[in-house]
Amino acid sequence: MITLDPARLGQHFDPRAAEEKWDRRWSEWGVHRFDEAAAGAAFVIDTPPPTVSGSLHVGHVFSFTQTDVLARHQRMRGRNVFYPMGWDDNGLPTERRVQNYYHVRCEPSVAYEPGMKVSPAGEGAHKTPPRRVSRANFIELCLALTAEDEKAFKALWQRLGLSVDWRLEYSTISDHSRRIAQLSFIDLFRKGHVYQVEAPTQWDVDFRTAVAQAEVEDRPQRGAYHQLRFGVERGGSFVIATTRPELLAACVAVATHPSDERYRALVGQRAITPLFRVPVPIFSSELVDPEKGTGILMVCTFGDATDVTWWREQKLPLRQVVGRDGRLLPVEFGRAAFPSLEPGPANAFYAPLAGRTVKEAQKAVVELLRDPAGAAAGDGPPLQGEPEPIEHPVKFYEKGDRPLEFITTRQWFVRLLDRKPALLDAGDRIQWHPEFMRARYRNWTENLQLDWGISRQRFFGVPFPVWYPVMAEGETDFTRPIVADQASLPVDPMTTAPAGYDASQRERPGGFRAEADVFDTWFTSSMTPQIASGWTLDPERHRRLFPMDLRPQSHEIIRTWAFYTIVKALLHEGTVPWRHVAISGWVLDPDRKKMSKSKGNVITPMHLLDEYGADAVRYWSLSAKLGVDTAFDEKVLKVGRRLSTKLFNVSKFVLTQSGPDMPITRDLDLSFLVRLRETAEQASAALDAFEYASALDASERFFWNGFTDTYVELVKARARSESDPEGRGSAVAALQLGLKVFLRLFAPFLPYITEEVWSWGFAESEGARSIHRAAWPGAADFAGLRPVDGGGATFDAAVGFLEAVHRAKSRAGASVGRHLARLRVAASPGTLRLFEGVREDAVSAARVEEHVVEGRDGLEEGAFEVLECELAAIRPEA
RNA sequence: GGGCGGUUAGCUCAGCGGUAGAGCAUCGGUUUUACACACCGAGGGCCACAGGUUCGAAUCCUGUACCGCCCA
Repeated sequence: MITLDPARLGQHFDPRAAEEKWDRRWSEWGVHRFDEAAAGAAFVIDTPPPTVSGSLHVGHVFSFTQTDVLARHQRMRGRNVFYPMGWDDNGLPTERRVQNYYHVRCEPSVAYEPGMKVSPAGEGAHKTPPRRVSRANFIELCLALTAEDEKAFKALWQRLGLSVDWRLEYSTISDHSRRIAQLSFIDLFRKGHVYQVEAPTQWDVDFRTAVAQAEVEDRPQRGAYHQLRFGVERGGSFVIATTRPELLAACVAVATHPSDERYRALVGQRAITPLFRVPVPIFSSELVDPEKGTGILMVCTFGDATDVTWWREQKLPLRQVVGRDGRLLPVEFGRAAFPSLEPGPANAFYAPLAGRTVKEAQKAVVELLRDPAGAAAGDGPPLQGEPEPIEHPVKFYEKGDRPLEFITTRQWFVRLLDRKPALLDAGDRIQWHPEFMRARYRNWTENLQLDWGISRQRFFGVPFPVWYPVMAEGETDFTRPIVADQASLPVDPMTTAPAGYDASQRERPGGFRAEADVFDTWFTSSMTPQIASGWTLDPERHRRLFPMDLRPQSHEIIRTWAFYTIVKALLHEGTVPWRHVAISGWVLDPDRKKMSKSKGNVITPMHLLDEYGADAVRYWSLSAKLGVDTAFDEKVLKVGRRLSTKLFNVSKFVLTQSGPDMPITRDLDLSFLVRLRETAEQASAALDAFEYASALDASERFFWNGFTDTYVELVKARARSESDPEGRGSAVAALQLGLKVFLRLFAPFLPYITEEVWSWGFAESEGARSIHRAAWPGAADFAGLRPVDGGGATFDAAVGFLEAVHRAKSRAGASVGRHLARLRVAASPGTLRLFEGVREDAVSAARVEEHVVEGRDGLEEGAFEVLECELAAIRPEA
């Protein structure tokens, strides 16, 4: 039995001080450490590495806390928990942040400047052109800034009490991660899962890089249908509608629907384009929508994905007019790919377009099309009427600002389209929480249209471990890529020569040329399980940790992070990467809008931690179910703080009681413990199913309704009895057992307050210095207790009696503490029978002097009805 | 257009076949030596709508309407 001196305990709980103290001790004691040597069952978590791009918001706190509660619960269950933390620092978000923060641009042709100093750009700095820095200097800046951002994240995680094993920290740009990513590439290369091809690829003209299907999003944009009159070679004309007249020079064909009577006669003939007078074939295709525009359209290389399909199917020529920078390329009509019936005028029309951006070119070409001289059919201007404004979806890179273009470039791909059945099957072998999130994965996988383009023409990323031979004329031989030796990884082909060559042969005929591209960041982040497990580097450890138990993440990256990670595990080892995926919802602003920097409605977490304490912030995060988007509500933080305070206060009360060491023998105590045991079972079952919110709800509900407001009050008098040592001993023992169970039920949710209270006495008495390594409440806590007649219903009867008396006192306007001189109550005969065993405690807690109970059928079990009561006179204090 | 969620008290959300719940807010009461950062009590809901299944539906089925997300 623990008996504390009340004077030793503080008046209030100070979250700030407790957080600092326990963070330090947990770290000293290694409470959250994974035991690499232990043989027992591990619980392995594949933690999401947050993108360290400077901004922290409550959404981070929300989802990471939801993972932490599962980790803490498993640890208390005796599992050896593997809980690493990574930082996703490589990739475009970081590049963009560095560009803005320092106002620089990477320019690979600039020479490296050792020890370069760059200061953060001030307010007006962005009016001047950005400073050009070398690739190596740019990467140094990226590393320096992410290191700073990672510090801020780590501080937040520690403050929140995430039970991460910080020895397992990693970042996706580290040597280790680069090695794993390059190994992944080499393995896929050897197995024939990757290929490179020169093909039309979705291209962001600002970032000047290819992007994958998963990174593309539709945005509604204003555009206009332009109606252009085309000529027909053998005479006549027709009008096509297009939203992209600036691509007229790239027109390679005209298409119409096979069942469209209007244009049937044209199919098989050749059309003549206006301005440039290029003869192009007219064909029919089911893919044409006869309802759209004029029902006949021009096919360009390339206006959209359908153009790419037609280009392939119809074996059309390539006329690329949009360059990698989004400006129209110089083109000469009458030569090679750009035939024209009248090259002279065609080149004159094109001259003002070359070098213009797509947007500028559109304006310019529309003006040209108003000129009758450009007509292909010789009957007035090619532009028919005025452009008709419309709103239509346009594809953007999700992080980009201008529409994507299809540009023909050489890119590396991972073959996916022929693996759909296996990928769908993998998704079915994983348990999704909540279950309906599985549909997101299925939906995405089923609708996949393209293989995974993995090369990016960027700088701060993991390079391809690849070179190409340089042929006699200085041309690159892409057909014979030279792949790095595994032993040499990580390798930067830009600075290292491949095996069998020396550095002097770089860029020389007969020598080699480095692949300049880096991997899509997802190519690396899809390896987080393998990065953490040490895939190929430590096969034994990898076997222990992989596949992992749990992948927590949010729903908008199912198509990227979850999907690609499943792809990799399947292609590398023919397995799933984890058994469970837990999908957290979003935090919405109080108006249920998504938080975003651009809307300015982002809520940051630090001031909330300062004001309410980490336990309260965690409580808010943990009262939301997995997968459910939740509006931010500060009221919930207050509830969390209240729960912490209550725990502190009731613990003070329980642990300052004293009595003889006695077994728990009284019906009230035993029946309370029955209900508590049921609560613990409910919470355990819920946590096993990752339904932490339901566990918290069950524990909290009984803590409040069954413990602090009821059991504690019912047992108070006996716990201080001078005349009933057995009853007193039983009461104090049950109070302490109850508290000990509640503390552990709350420990994963509220790690600080529970640890604080645990340290007052249980740490010593239970032989577990940290509650977070103590055993989760279970059968052992309740072993050896005598079964009580009626079980929990006996406790309910005591509570029912107390409530009835409270109601009566409240109606009489009396305080709860007011004595009743006389009371007559009714309850069902069953309830009365159970009540006998707790009668004395209940009557004394209710402060009733004389009472009569009557049996009456028809009353609800456990309920009492007050028939008569008489308040006692208020006696002056003795 | 396809898929997936949601719609329950003024607000934020549980419940998902057996008499409508919590917290906050509102109103009234109370200092009972753990806690006034507390406690006691009260009011407040056709569970979006319309059909159906069932002895019984907030809960299952069908449809409709809004809101949101994912994908075309």
